Amino acid sequence: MTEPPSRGRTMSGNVYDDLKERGFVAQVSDEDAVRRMLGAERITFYVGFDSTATSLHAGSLVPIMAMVHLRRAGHRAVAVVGSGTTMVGDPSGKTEMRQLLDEATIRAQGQAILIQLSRYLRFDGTSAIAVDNADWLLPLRYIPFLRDIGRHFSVNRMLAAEAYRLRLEKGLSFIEFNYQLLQAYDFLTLYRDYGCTLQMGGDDQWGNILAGVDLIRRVEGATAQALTFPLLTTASGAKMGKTAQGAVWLDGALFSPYDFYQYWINCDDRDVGRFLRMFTLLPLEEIRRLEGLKASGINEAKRVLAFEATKITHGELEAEKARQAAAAAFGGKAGGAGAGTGEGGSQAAGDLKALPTTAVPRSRLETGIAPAGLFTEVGLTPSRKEAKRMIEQGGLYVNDSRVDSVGRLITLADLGPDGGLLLKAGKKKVHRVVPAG
RNA sequence: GGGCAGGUUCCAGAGUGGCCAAAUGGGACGGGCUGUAAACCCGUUGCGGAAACGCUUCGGAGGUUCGAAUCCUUCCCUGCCCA
Repeated sequence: MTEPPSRGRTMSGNVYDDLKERGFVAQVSDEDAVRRMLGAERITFYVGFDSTATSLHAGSLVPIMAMVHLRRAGHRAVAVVGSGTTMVGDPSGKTEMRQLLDEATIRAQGQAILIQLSRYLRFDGTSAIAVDNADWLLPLRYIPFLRDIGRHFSVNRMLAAEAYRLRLEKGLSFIEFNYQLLQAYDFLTLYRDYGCTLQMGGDDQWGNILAGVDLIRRVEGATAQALTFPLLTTASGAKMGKTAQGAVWLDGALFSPYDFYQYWINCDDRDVGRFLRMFTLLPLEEIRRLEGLKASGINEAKRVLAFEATKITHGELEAEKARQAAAAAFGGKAGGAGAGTGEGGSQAAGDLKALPTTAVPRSRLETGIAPAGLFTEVGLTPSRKEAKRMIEQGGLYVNDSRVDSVGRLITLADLGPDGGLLLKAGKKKVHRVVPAG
């Protein structure tokens, strides 16, 4: 999304209050001070992102949206991609050491993440800056680093920290034990280079961030602040941004806009309000109205959530396509007959053509295709075996009629009035197949 | 470096020569009920096969045996205790 021009304050006055009202604040080092600086000055803040994959996932939208809010309030954002720290690996909140990746991979992933972040923040070098901590961490020399930075860290205190407790049970290698020093050094570096005085991050980063605040105080005699976001879990207890199939990637190539839209639609009722506050930019009054909806009306709130969230990450066009695809697939009464054109799209309109689609040679349909094979081929089922199992359990559908036999071949005769096949696995996974050639 | 305990299917965790594709629990998935929700009930949960049945799994590599996740050798990894 493109970022609106920076202006002074927000509608409600102080961005800090906005953040808090929207549920972004878990812990703050000095609430009054942070509130004051966010309300009065133009500050520089930073958030770090691990280079552990080529894409961020839905969980990262928490820091991203927080950054967007601060940017809109006129503050300067520094997005740090942590290729340097990723080479070390953060033990915080993890049961086991993550696998070490090689430098080239990590740096490439870091670059991909920066590109991704530029969809939410315009890195013009002034209002938003993008950096990679590998640039200053990799050239560090060990002994000087130990003497200048290491001496400020108390092993006693580190060991007492909650973040390490679990790992002291399970095992903690020295490399990971160093992570905190590096992150603290990042904060110090950004303070020196950009006057950065606030670091934000997930609540599991609290200890790391405070270590940075501490370091800045010790070596620069300056005051910096920490703010953490709550670690979101869904109402059912799962980690935010994960599905059974894997992460909800922000990269449309890894996780389609349609699936992204569906992810929000399928969220737990109890999460809708929270998610609207955090993952959309809708005014709070509107959110409160949506939250007030009851029973099936909640689906309207979910549609708004899904549309807005998808718009922010994938753009309005993709969001609209996803909306129409969903309407076509789940509209029910609205129309099995794939309806309209696709463009304009009035509110209720659905468009089957916007669904994820696979083309298969017409000749194969003439011969007939075994359902287990076709469903697996388009990715609705992980294996033929599983597809057969689902057929036995009545879980596969072609054009909304149940596939009743493993042996019933799918042929041209099954093509719907729109000229395609609507495959469903379970009630929610949908894929369209069209003949080609 | 020494001593001990371990590495099992998505996770936890049984199994200790054949009855093991591997107990049990969780998760996940499908069905029912619904609102594309939650809760609840039923079912499924390595791959291929319509089925019969076959194939590949129990840290890696070898070996013993008619037959191994289970025994032996060796290597890698982890935790605990000692240095």
